[in-house]
Amino acid sequence: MSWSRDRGGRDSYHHGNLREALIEMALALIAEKGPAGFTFAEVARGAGVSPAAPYRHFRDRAALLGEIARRGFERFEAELARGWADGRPEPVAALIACGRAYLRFARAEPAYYVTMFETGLPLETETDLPRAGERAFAVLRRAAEAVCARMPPAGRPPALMVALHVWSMSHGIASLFLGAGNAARRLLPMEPEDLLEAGVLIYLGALGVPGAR
Amino acid sequence: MSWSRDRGGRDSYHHGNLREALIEMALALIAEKGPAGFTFAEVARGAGVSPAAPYRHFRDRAALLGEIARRGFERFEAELARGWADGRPEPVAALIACGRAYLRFARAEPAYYVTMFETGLPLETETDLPRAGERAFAVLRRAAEAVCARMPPAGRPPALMVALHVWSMSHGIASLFLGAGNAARRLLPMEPEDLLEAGVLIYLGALGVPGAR
DNA sequence: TGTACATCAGTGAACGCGCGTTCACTGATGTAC
DNA sequence: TGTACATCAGTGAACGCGCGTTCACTGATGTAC
Repeated sequence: MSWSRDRGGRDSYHHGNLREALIEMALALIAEKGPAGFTFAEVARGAGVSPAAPYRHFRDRAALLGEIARRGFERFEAELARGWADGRPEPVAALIACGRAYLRFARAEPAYYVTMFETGLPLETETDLPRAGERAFAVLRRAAEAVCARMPPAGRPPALMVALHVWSMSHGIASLFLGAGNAARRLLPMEPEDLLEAGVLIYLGALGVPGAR
Repeated sequence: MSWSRDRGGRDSYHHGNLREALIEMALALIAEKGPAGFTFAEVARGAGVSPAAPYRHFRDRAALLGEIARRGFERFEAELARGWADGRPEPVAALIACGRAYLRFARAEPAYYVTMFETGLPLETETDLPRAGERAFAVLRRAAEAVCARMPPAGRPPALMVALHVWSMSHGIASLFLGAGNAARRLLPMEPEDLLEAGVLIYLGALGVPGAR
C-alpha cells in the first residue's frame, strides 16, 4: 500500500476532493455564524488541511463565497422548477407550489440563502453569478407568463410585473420570518408558507385568474 | 482659556460627544463596507480617539451595533408614521404612502436598514431592540386595520394578515432591488416605489376596498 | 467668588492572538515509453 | 508490465499586521463649601 490511513482521517497525502470539502466546511460555518462568520484559515483547519492549501483552489475568500452563491442559485433554480413542475397540474396551484419551494429552500438551506442574498459585494467575480441568479428568476417568470395567459385578455397585466410581485413577497416573507440575522423577526400566527399562499391567492384573485378562489 | 484647539480637531481633552461620534462613524463605515465592515478599533480611529476610548461607551462591538439597530427602528417607525399620516387624506392612499416611506427609508438610510435587517445575531442584548421593531410594525398594523375597516364586512380578512402581506412585499422589494449586498439584484423596468404601489393596489382591489381601483 | 476634591472621559502602551499570504519544499499521481 | 519523469496538491514554517482588550495613568469638569 502506498498510502497511510493516519493522516488526520484522510486516505493519503492528497486530500482527494479538497475543493468540495472546503465548500462544505464554509457552508457549515456560515450556517453557524452568518455569512461573515468564517475565515479562510478556519475553513482550512476544518477540512484538516494546512492554511496554505485552500489557495490551490480559490484565489481568496471572496472567490469561495462567490462559488457558494453560484451553486446556491443553481440549486435554488432546480427547487423552484421542481415546485413549478411545468405548470402541472394547473398553473395557479403550480405557482403557489413554486412559492412554497422558495420558502422551503430558505428554510432548508439557510447558509446558501444568506450567501446568495445578504453577502457583501462579490458580483464582479469572474464566475457567472449574475447569470445564475437570472436563471432562477426566469423560472418564476415563466410561471407568471403561464398564469397570465389564463387571464381575461382585457386588462391582463405584464407577466414580468406579476413575477416581480410574487418574487418580492416570497423573498420578503423568507427574509422576515425565516432569516436568522433579522432583528425584526416576529412570531407569526400562521406558517410562513400559508401566509405566502394566502397573499398570492388574493393577489391573483384580483386579476381574475381562474383557479384563484 | 482652559482648552487647546489642537488636539486632533477636538476642543479639549474630553471629546464632548464621543458616543454620538462613534455611532456616526460606525454608520459611515457600514454604508461603505457592509454590516461586517467595521471594527471597534477602526471606529475609534475614525473618531480621532484612542482604541480604548469606545469602551467607556459600549461594552463591545455588538452593543454598538445593537444601539444602531434600535435607533434605526425608531427612525423607521417615525418615517412610516409620517407616510401613514393617520390615514389622511384617505386610508388606501395613506397605506400606499406608508409603503413608499418604507422604500424611501431603505434607500436613504442603507446603513441603518442593513443593520436592522441583516445583522448577525444581537437580539438578546439588553437594549429593547425587539420592542423597537415591534413599534415600527405596529404602524403598519394600525394602517391595515383602518383599511380593513372600510371593507365590506362579509369576508373581511384579518388586519394582521394584511399588514404582514404589505410588510413582506415592501421588505422584499427593498431587499431585492435597493439592497447593496445582493447578488440577485436586477434591473427593474420600473421604479421600486411604483412596483410596490401596483402590487398593493392589486392586492387591496381583490379585497373589495373602496379606493383601490 | 474662590478653592479643594471627587468624578470621569480619554490616553497610550502593552499583550496575546489569529489572520492572510508567501515560500521553498515534498509526497503522490499519472503518463510516456 | 515496469521505470523515469513531469505535474501538481498539500506542507509547515514564517512574516507582518491589525484587532480586541487591559491597565495604570492623567487631564478636564463639576460641585461642595
